[in-house]
Amino acid sequence: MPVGLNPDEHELLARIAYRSYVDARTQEQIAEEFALSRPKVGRLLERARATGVVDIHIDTPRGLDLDLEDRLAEAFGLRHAIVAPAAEGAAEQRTLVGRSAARYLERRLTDGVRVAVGHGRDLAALAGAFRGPAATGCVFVSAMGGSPLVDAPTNPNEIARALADASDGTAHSLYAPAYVADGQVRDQLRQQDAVGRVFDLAAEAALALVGIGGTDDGCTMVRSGCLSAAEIARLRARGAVGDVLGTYVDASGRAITAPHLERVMALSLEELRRIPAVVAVACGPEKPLAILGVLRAGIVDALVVDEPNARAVLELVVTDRAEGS
Amino acid sequence: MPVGLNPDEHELLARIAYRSYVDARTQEQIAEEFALSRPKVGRLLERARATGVVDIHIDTPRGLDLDLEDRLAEAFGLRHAIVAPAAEGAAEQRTLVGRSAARYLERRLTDGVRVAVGHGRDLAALAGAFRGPAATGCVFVSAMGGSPLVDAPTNPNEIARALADASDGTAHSLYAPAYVADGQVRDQLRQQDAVGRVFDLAAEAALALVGIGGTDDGCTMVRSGCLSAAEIARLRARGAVGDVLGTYVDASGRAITAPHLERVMALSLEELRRIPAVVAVACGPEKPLAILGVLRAGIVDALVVDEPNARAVLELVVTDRAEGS
DNA sequence: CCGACACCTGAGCATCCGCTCACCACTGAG
DNA sequence: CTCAGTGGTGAGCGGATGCTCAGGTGTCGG
Repeated sequence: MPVGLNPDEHELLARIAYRSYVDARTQEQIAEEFALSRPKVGRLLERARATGVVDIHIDTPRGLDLDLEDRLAEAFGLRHAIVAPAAEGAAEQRTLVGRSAARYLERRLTDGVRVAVGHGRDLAALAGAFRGPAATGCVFVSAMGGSPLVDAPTNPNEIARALADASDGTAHSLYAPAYVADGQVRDQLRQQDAVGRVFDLAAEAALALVGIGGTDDGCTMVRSGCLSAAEIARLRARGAVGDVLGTYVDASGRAITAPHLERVMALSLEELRRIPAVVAVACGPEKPLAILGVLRAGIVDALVVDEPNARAVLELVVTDRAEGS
Repeated sequence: MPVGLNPDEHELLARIAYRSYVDARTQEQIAEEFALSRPKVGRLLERARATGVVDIHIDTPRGLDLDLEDRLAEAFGLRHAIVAPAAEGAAEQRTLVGRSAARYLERRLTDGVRVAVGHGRDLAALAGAFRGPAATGCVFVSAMGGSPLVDAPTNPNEIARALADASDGTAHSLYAPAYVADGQVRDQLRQQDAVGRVFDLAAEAALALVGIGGTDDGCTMVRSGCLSAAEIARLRARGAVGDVLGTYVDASGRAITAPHLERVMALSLEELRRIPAVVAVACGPEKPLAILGVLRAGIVDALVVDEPNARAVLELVVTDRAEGS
């Protein structure tokens, strides 16, 4: 199997590797046995690994592609990238992503951490799969208003509540709609003590948990009635590819300011950027561009996605680069 | 593949193993990434190895069985056991054993080491495959007399000469026959300066190189005319299974003293025992019992054999033990 | 034949790793 | 409910490992 190695060398490498890996001898002992210097044994072992005489195989659970995760993390400077295995149906896919995200969040939480919580079906899936982590006393705060038009479990309040219940923590609900008529109403609302205080709590969270929304007509923002089909179309026309907490970005990660932005009742991109760690969750076939845009906005610290999206996003980066920036 | 492991645990082990083995991260870095303590990561890695999540495979050259070598070394308390791959014909087998022995000796020699040299076709094969080792100034001394009846290359003098030439060392020949008429002649010869000095040199060697002879009618001692067919038959009747430098042993490793012993012009078993390291080489289908006996004599430090002999000898130990000793 | 270059080698050192040992949470029996 | 037993956890330490660097050796071109 190993090429470019003469038989004697191959044999020596195999012998030394055997002592090291099978018999668990120290390099010093091996050096003694083969009448070599200790560093020499170290180099031979390194060489055995490099030439494939020693083959280390990791039995990865079915569907888990760690290399893909690394490339994703590398491409966007993420601290963590979690890729959930591909699944057949949309619902199954969301379940898998939710589960992966839940496991990740459980590992990541430490005692008393405050978490700002966004909305969407992907976060709802996370909450559904969330089991008690080792950490206790975590505080989950809505980072966005709610909407009565969609399934309750996808609203931030419900998600925060579910997370708090599962982890023996506390939840802070935001009693405000996600979208209001105009900027003036929003500002008034935010001045309300019950609303403003929750926003302040969210803005100072140590961790934010957000979904990544698309700009198709079936996206959460439209389904929840925050935006009309005409409004989302206008956003698309302005280059919007996706949103985080109601703030839309274009494919290069720049926020689209006009004119809906002031009506959103949620943490802004700038507030999000000040939160030390932002965990984004996304899945679904309509999301690649949205994920690309949000990742390029540079606010995301960790990403949980399904495998098709992961591949698609990396593909987009490559084609983008090929076209020149 | 790994059993008794729940999926989440499997995934975690795979992730950690990937970081450790593929990305070559330190346990500290991994601990940081997964929010675990450093020792915990170490234990998980150990667990990953134990459960087979991490599978380390060593690509051994075809025919090399390192486990067999270990069992052989273990069974007889050898410092080294080298097993050459099995081959079809007797000549091919001897070539392979000779090559393995040569490589081994090359590694083992250090500058200026004095080596006592025996006789036989196996050692001749070693000499034929011997290339210059790193060591220089080695001294090769015949530890046994010669015989004009067999191929010259199997005599100690020739072997010592070949080894010396190939390694830029010196050879000391023993100008005496391997077998003489009776003990009196032997003693007289050993008192000759030219003979006695070489014996003394050999007896104080740091390393001895010997073949293991059988007790069949075609063994080297008979072929070389040292013993007649009748004599070897008498030795067999006394329990002899093999010889080292003309000294025969039985299956439990005891030397057969009567009556040929005093006629041998070679280092005795006791002299051999005083040499710090004795390397024995053996091959051929008639040898298993001979090897067993010689190994049990407790003089051998390192053994080079063909694979069939290695297996046969281990088999003999097992059956012996089963029958009770 | 000689000099320059590259490669390999082994010493020394900072870091990393595995082991031991208290300590703690959980469990099951009294 | 209490308490001994058990399994797991992280601190601390000594040995093991990987890295850097100076020195030496082989090789190739001049």
